[in-house]
Amino acid sequence: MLKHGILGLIRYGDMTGYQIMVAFRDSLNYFWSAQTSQIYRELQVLKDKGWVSDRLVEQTGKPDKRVFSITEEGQEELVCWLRDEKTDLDGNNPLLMRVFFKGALPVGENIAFFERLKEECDQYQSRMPDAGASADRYAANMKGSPDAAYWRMTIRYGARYIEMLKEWCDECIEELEESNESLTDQRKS
Amino acid sequence: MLKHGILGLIRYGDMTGYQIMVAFRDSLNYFWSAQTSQIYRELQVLKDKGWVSDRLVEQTGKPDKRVFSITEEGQEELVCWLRDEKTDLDGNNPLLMRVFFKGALPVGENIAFFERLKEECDQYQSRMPDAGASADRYAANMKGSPDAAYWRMTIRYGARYIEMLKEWCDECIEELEESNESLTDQRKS
DNA sequence: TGGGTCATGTAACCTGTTACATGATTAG
DNA sequence: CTAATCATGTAACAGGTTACATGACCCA
Repeated sequence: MLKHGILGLIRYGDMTGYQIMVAFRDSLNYFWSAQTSQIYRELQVLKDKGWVSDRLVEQTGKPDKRVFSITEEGQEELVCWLRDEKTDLDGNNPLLMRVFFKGALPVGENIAFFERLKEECDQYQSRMPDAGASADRYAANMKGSPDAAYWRMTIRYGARYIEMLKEWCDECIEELEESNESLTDQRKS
Repeated sequence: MLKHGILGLIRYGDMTGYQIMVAFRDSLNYFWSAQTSQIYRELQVLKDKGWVSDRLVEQTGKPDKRVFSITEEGQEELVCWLRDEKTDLDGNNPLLMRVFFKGALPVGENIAFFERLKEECDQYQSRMPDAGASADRYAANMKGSPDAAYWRMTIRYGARYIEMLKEWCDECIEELEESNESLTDQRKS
């Protein structure tokens, strides 16, 4: 997966490992995290497969850099991957794994958990300016490519996802509070 | 993560590796997939850590089985994991990775992609009966534990997620169709 | 002189996937 | 008789994480 992400980035223009790391950190971070070490490893693999080529560029006042370019085969592979449809609808979800077993903790603690989660969503939303502006920033960063439409889509996915999460948290809190009250009622009677 | 899932399951009652595999396949599959081989490997690790104990049970007419029980330490570890809050809000998303780079394909193909995705959501929804009934089935399977409330939550998350995805697909299709039309208009003039 | 950015990696480890391997019982 | 279910695993690989290691330049 990361291989193809790197390929996709290099397709926008030649890049060093460092630049790729920065792109992941600053632009793709909300749907993919990648360690520098892994990027360099994958770049080596990509080169072995013939999907990218590299050349050394000397710089004055800065260390030399290794610039990677995408090859014909790399372009083909990228398109092939983009077309390969197995919708990725599944995938392991650590959040749900936790919630599934939350019955082992007292209800009050779980209410607090969902409230904390909701608050983190709020913070996320306030950090994320409005979606449109953000996409424009990407477009500027990345040479105003017509791909900006797709970048915006991923951002709006994120916005919708956070909204959904908050609604879900509310629902969960409500249900837990009801069960908490009925317990209290029982104790009273 | 899988370690704790297994621990959580064994907490409901002693289980064999096979039974754990069945539980993942039939009940947790929509948010976590686990291979049999991995389950057995993790069980060994869990035992080495002292979080579970095992004993051999002879059976007539069936192969012997190795039944696992959760230990005191295992219970503690489970609760510890449930309390450990780093909200899991991030996480790599292969679907978005693809969409982000879809600009490399013609617009028409991408419209078809989102339509296919939407259809898969529909199929998913029709396979999933209504959420409540499903949770009740789980509750029955798993000895009517009071944890059922949390299982229902994970199911409703799934339902909400699929709804969100469909709406997002619609939005994306709409945008792509507009850009397609404006291209056609340009060509006409 | 000390922290930030540019720039490159290695090694060990953990987690998950794929493929393979075995063997008994039971229902159609 | 043959496919499914019950039952257990091993080995190799792939992908991602953590920790470590180096070194120069630039700005305050």
